[in-house]
Amino acid sequence: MRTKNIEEEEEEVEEEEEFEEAEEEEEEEISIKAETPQNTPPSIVLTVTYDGKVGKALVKLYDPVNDRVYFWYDNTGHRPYLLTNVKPEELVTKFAKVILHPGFSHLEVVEKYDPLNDTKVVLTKVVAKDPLSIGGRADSIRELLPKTWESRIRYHLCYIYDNEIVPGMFYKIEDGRLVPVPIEIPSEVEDFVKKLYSNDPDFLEESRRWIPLFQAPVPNIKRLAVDIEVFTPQENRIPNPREASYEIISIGLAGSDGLRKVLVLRRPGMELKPEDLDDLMYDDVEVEFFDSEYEMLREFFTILLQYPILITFNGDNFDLPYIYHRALKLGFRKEEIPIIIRRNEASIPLGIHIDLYKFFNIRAIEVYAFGGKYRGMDRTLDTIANAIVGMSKLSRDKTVSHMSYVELINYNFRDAFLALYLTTYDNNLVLRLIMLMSRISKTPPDDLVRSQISAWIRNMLYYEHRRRGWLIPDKEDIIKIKGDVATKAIIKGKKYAGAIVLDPMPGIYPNVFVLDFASMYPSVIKRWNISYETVKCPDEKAKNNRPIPELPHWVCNDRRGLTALIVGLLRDLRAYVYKKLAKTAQDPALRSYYNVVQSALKVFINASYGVLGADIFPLYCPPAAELTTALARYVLSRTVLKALELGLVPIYGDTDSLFIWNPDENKLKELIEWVEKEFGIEIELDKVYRLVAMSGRKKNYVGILSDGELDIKGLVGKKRNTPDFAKEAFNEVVHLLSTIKSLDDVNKVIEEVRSKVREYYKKLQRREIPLNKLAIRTTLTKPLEAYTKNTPQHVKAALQLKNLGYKVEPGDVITYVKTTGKEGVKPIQLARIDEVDPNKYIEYLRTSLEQVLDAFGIEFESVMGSSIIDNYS
DNA sequence: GCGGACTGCTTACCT
DNA sequence: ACAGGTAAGCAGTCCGCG
Repeated sequence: MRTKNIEEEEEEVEEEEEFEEAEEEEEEEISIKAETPQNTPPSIVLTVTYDGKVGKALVKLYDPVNDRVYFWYDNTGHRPYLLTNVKPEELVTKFAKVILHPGFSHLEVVEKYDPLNDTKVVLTKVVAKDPLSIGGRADSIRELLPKTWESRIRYHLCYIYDNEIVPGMFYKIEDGRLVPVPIEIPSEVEDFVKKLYSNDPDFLEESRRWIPLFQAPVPNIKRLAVDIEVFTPQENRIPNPREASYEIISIGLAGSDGLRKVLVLRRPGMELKPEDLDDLMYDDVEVEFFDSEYEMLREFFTILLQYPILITFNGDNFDLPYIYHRALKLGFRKEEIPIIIRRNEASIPLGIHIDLYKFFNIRAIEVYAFGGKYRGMDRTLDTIANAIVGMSKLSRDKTVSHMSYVELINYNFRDAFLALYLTTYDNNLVLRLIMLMSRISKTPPDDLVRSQISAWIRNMLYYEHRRRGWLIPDKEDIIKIKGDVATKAIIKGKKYAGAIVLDPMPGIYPNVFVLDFASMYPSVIKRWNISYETVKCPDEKAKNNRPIPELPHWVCNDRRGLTALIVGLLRDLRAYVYKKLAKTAQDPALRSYYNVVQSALKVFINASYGVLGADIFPLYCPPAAELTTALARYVLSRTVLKALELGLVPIYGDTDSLFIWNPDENKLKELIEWVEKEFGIEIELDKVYRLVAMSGRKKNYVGILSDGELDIKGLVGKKRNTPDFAKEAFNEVVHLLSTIKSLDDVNKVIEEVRSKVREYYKKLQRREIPLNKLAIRTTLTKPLEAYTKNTPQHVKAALQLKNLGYKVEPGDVITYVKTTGKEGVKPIQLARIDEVDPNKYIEYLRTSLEQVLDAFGIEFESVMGSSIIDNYS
């Protein structure tokens, strides 16, 4: 009998192995091909892949002017390889298995710069005939050698790095060669950068390579959004796409070229009267009926082949595998189906497939590109479209199987349209964002939408290593050489100390100025030259160069840190060039484009520090991350001291912000200038609050901006899992308190608050508040059986649901109420209003209101007191 | 056997 | 599946107490 712990450990190991496997090259076998001309007009690189049949890297290009896809196959003889420190002669004698490997091609000797050890190294390059001979199989060459470098890089990415191909940029085929198309740089940009970096040739040179990526336009690439509806005999059962047992009853198609079409399967017993068509929601949608599903799919394949980009919502795991397997069942041969199915993704032979479900699930996209607009919601097309473009799916009261033709057509087309619209709204914002991020990260768009930010930044930096002839270090070597961290995190289980949060004084403060260190961590990284190779570098001389005495880490100043250079450059270009151009460019269309550029840059800048401290990141370097946060703490605390010295009154600060109460504006200016001079990083006035109510708790305040807008931070009344009634009470009280204009109002307003609270109290006691307003909504983050340490309330409720046959999975939001019963909770589906425990909800009322009342120095009890007496009198 | 003090787990938030 | 810091609620444990 095995113990739980061993099982858990084994599970973890299995997960890691899966992750590794996913990194391996999956060879694409392409049977439907585009033309391969010797010369083409400027075309955009859609993706780079490895064509297993041809045995070569393949670049897929799209020519937006002539609406054509071109294939360019490698003709430089580039092959997959790895690097090893085993000498060629030793390979022959001691590692003959490598030479005898069926995939072995030849050996080369290469010289590289090893940034970790700051030395030149001579290594053996083992070249293979195909990617799987390098790695990915149990007997790959990688497994035969004691030590290898760069052997885990997927071949198509390796090809991109070596040939300096930037996905999403313009290239043309010229006499069979793939050449970049020069991009014109506006003189205002050129001049500005020249001035900015007049004393910094490294940055100036690097900026020249990057600016074209941002100046090249993103064309409105033709694309087709697809959504299918499948007959389902049972309600609430999603058909299995591998089995594809049921008919595809319709296919919704929406193209950026104006195509609006639904293919519909005629089914027995279903009639369509001509007048029914009057109920079509969209009169310009073309409807085509088919007697055979086979013919319908054939028509679909014909249309699909006319588009370089396919857009779906969850097409990787549902629509495309379903269509594929259904087509096989109906008698199509593999080569006739223009869909390629892999383990976790689906692609198309001529172009690329973008699964928006995957894209919107990328954390960095959710947080930095969309400002958390759909945070904490479920990730359906309906919620995401609603949150981002304010459009919903059509509501339905029956399954698609029970819909009339017209209902089906309306429903199906809307879904396809929504998927397309998510890429076209706001001047193709999402398409532009994807393409720009592909350029920055050197990640093909189809990879980009399926990977997290750590993979993007990895690709970005690997590319820079190769371009410079640097050896890409082995992750274990970085950890071995850089050693341990020197600080302790406050939070148990974290690796090193992070940000500093100042203790706020409770109270009401009029006229509060909020200063903000603009992208604090990236600025610190640039200013102190932080990079995995510069922090704790091997150079003895550098050991005296410790940026802060409290930390033993030193930094090399002789050579420019790669991370410092790239992150610093991206930060500068965003702050000084593209944020400005987004406001000042003459042409509104250009302003909108520059705004996407600055958003794309923001995603990378904001995540650049985080990856340094993330152990899944291949250039993971804890001391570098630790030094970054330590310097940020140092900068903020020194700034507080200086503010006090100047007679300013800092009342709060968190990580990179400083709240100053009613400052003398000259002193404030002096502080800002001091910071820039002292640290060489910028601090700016972020906002001015007419009034701030500090509850006395950290990360917890209400501010009123000059336009009257409320900034509510961290308060319980705002949290997603707070019952609606408590949120309402909170909002009403905040609103009442915000009407206080002068001291004279205070008593009157407090009296209003008192009666408001009393009203809620009575309603709770009389059970007049409906169940849905009492419901607590908590996310289940793990499978039920993984809650081994204790059983939180939402898990108790989820268990009750499970016992009744409901399916409960991680990510589900459990909605429950607190009851007087034994368990103390009931899922809302099972609860009655008379079972709820009013006392528990009075506690909710208390906490959510206390946080705001504290700021006004009002005791919750003093507000409640009379109401309790009322109740019993 | 019960309640208060305490610790640890869990979730949602802030920067 | 980019980081650490904070608030809050609850589960579970320990300890004292005739």
